[in-house]
Amino acid sequence: MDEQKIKEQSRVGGAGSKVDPPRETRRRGEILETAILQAAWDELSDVGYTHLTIEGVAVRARTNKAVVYRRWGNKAKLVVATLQRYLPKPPRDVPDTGNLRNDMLILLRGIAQPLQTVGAETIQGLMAEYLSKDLIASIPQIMHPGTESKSTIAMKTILKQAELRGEVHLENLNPRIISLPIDLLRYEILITHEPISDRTIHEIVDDIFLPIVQV
Amino acid sequence: MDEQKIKEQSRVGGAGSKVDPPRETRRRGEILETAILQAAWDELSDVGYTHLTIEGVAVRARTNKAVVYRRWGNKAKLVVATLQRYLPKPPRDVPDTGNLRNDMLILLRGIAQPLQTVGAETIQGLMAEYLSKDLIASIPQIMHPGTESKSTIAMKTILKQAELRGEVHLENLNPRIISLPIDLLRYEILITHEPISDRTIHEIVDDIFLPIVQV
DNA sequence: GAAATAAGAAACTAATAGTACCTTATTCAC
DNA sequence: GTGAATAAGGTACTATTAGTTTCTTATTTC
Repeated sequence: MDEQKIKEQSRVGGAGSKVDPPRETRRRGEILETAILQAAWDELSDVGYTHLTIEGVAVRARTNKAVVYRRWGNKAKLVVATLQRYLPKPPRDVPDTGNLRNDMLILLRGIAQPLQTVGAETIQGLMAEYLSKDLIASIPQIMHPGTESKSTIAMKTILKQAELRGEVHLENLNPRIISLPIDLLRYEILITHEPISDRTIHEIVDDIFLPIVQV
Repeated sequence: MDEQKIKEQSRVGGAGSKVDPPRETRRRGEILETAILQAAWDELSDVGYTHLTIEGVAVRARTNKAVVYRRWGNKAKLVVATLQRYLPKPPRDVPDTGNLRNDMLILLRGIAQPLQTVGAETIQGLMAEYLSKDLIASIPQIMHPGTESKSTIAMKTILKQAELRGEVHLENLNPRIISLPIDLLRYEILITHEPISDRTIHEIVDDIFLPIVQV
């Protein structure tokens, strides 16, 4: 695979398996940037965060390291930008089925999906490289607690709806309980390295969350 | 600091700030191994997991890379061995104060302490490098769920004691609830990068765990 | 005391990060 | 349209670190 990359690099035309079709014009600005991020996204799914290199991304985007470094100073920043652009967003609208349990299940499935798409390896890689949480916090889908994420707002909305129906009493719910289900999802992703099963989501809702909030 | 290290390396005698006093005899076996692990432990607390290098450890132990590599094939394995030897163990005996809440607080403080000593950076570094959980699972203090850890056993013991006193009913407690407090501690360490406050431990016990188990 | 073992020492390859420099295509201002 | 500014292409370079290899020599073992 290394040999192939080098071949691609030195060759002017000719379509490889992982690269764009031959080009004549010189890309720049937004177009080039998109090509690089696309290449990074592909590379991420091909080789994973650990084995992703700037050089590899550059070659795949049919450009060179210097161009990438001009935009993103290191791997972590490049990957964050890539995730910001390509990671699927959780569903925009908050579930409202008239039943807290259903709403919770739907919400958590929606939150779990992007987390799984990124995968534990990438999250851990980013966390290990970027202890200054700011950067990783800029990816809404895998955001840290502390700030008010869309997910947290959705949780609160669902709970308020449930309160109106008399399903729960909110006055004694502190922030830790609100974020508990999402925290457990994140923990599950980080630790198990396996897809979050629907069974896990059910357990979080039925065995942990509902018993707490339903007084 | 780099210059200093190189000086230490080339110098035959003379005590640096971070190295053993001058030696005459050639160490080997257990003694040398201990010296290397000690050096790795010191290096870990000095420069952190990310910036720890095999070379750095070797120099600090007044030996050389090859000797280290003969024993541990890479950084992760060396650090795991170091933690196995030097990381403080949680208290051996299970609290039994006659009160579930007290027991829980004591137990969780004991579990949190070694986790904090390792620190998020090291745990994340190990997790990022060692996706084959087996290795990290071999450090009891930061062990993953799935296997029956000493902490889990302690939790169960405490709960059984509480059941005998009539404080809780155990029949409807699944494993996820048992491991919940410890999972939350681990999550907290990984995410916040800050020492676990006693307030956090109180919240885990009072706002989350007790409401679930006390029917 | 000889043979086996493992440490000490240093040199070496390979991968990657990140930088520097120069050439050339493209854009933009006039 | 022309010329200056900008940014991409391309390449070579330094520095760091991982991990290996090889040889010498101290120490243990039998």
